Amino acid sequence: MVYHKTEKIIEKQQSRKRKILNAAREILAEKDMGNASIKAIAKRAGIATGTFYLYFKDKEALIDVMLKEIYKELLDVIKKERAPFTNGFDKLEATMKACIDTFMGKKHLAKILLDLSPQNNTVFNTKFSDIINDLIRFTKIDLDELMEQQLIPEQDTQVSATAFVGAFREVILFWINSDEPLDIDLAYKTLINFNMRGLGKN
Amino acid sequence: MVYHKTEKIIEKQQSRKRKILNAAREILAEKDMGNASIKAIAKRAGIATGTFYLYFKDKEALIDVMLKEIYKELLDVIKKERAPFTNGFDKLEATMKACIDTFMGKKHLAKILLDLSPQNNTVFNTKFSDIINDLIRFTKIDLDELMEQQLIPEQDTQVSATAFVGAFREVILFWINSDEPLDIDLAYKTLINFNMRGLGKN
DNA sequence: TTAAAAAATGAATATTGATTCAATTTATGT
DNA sequence: ACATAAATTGAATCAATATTCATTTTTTAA
Repeated sequence: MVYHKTEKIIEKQQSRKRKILNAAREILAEKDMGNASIKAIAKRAGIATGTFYLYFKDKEALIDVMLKEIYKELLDVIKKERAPFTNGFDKLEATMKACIDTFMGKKHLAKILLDLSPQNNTVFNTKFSDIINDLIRFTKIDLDELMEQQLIPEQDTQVSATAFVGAFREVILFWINSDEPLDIDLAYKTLINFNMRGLGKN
Repeated sequence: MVYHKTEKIIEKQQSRKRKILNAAREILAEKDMGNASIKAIAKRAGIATGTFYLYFKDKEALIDVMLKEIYKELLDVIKKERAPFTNGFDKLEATMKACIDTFMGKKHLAKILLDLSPQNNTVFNTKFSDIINDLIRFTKIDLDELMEQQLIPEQDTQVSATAFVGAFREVILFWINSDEPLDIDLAYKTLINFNMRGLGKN
C-alpha cells in the first residue's frame, strides 16, 4: 500500500523548507557567521537536526539553493530598474541604485552576497565568487558598449568593470559592518560619482 | 644545573621559526587555502607537528605574526615610494604603484593580504579586516588633504577612500586569481586612472 | 479505529583538525 | 663519556560539526 501526501502536508513541508532557508539566511548574515552549523540552523527553523536532511541532501545543497535564491532576487530588482533606460550611463546608474537600495534595505542579503570570509566551506567560496564574477561580467558588457560608442575613453574594460564592482562592494560592506554614514545623500552620491567618473564619463 | 643555548642552537631555532612562517605563507597563498592545517604547515617546514608548538603558542599566534610581518613589508615599500613626493596626487599614485609592484612581484603576499575567504578562523578574519581598514584610513588622510586644498570636489572621503581601496583590491585579486592581462600597461593605467578620476581629479 | 507508511527526532557516529604529552633524541657542562 | 636539561617527535586526545540511524510520532486509507 502506498500512501499519498495530502495538500496540507505538502504545504507544511514547503513551509518547512522555506523556514530552513530563511533560518540559514538569518544566521549567515549574523555578525560572526561563526555558528552557521546545521544544528543552529535547524534550531532556528524549529526542527530537529536530523530533519534538516529530509529537506536538503547536505549543507552544500542548502547553501547552493540559498545563494541562487538571493542572487535571483537581486537580479530581478536590477532588471526592473534598468528597464526604463537605453543610455549606457543611465543603465549603470540604475544598476547601482538598485543595488544600494536592495542591499541597504535587506542587509542580510548584502552580507551574504558581498561579504567575504564566509565559512571554511570551499563550496560556499566558489559559488560566492561565481556571483561576484557574474556581476563583473554584466558590468563589462555595459562598459564595452560605452567604449564602442566612444562615450568613455579607451580602457581595459575588464579592469574597469572589476574596479567598478570592487569599489561598490567595499563601500556597501563598510556601511553594513559599521554604521551608515551621517550624510546619506552625500555618501551615496560620492559612491556613484566615484564609479562614474572612474570610467571617464565626459 | 642550568644549561645555556649555544649560538649555533639559537640560530637553528631562529631559522626554524622562519621556516615555519615561510611555510605558512606558502600554504596560505595556495589555491584553495583549504589545507592550511598545522600538520601541513609543519610538514612543509620540515618539522613534526608537535614541534610547531615549541615555536608558537597556537595557530592564532602564527597567523598574527605572519600577517604583521607581511603588512610591514608592504608599508615599508609604500613609505619608500612616497618619500620623494609632496603633492597629494603624486603620493597616491606612488602608493598604488608600490602596491601593484609589490603584489604582482610577490603574489603570495597579495593573496594573503587582499584575498577574501580565508579560514573559518575568526581570528584571521578580524586581523585581516583590520589591515584593510588600515589601508582605507591611510587613503582617507590623503583625500582629506586633497579636499582641504580643493584639488578634488566636495565628497565623503570615507566613502571615496573605501571605494578607492575596494577597486584596487578587486582588480589585484582578479589578476592574482586569473591570468594577468594581455596588455599590462593598459591594464595598470586603467586601474590607476579609474581611481584618480574617481576622486574627481581636475 | 487501526495497521502500515512516512516523517521527525536527537543521541550516537564519523570526520577533520588543533593541541597535548609520554617517549625519544640531541645538546650541554663537567 | 656521563648525567641532566632541553628539544623533538608523532601518536593519542579533544573539540567542533556534519551526518546517520534506531526509535518515536504523525499521517494515510481502509
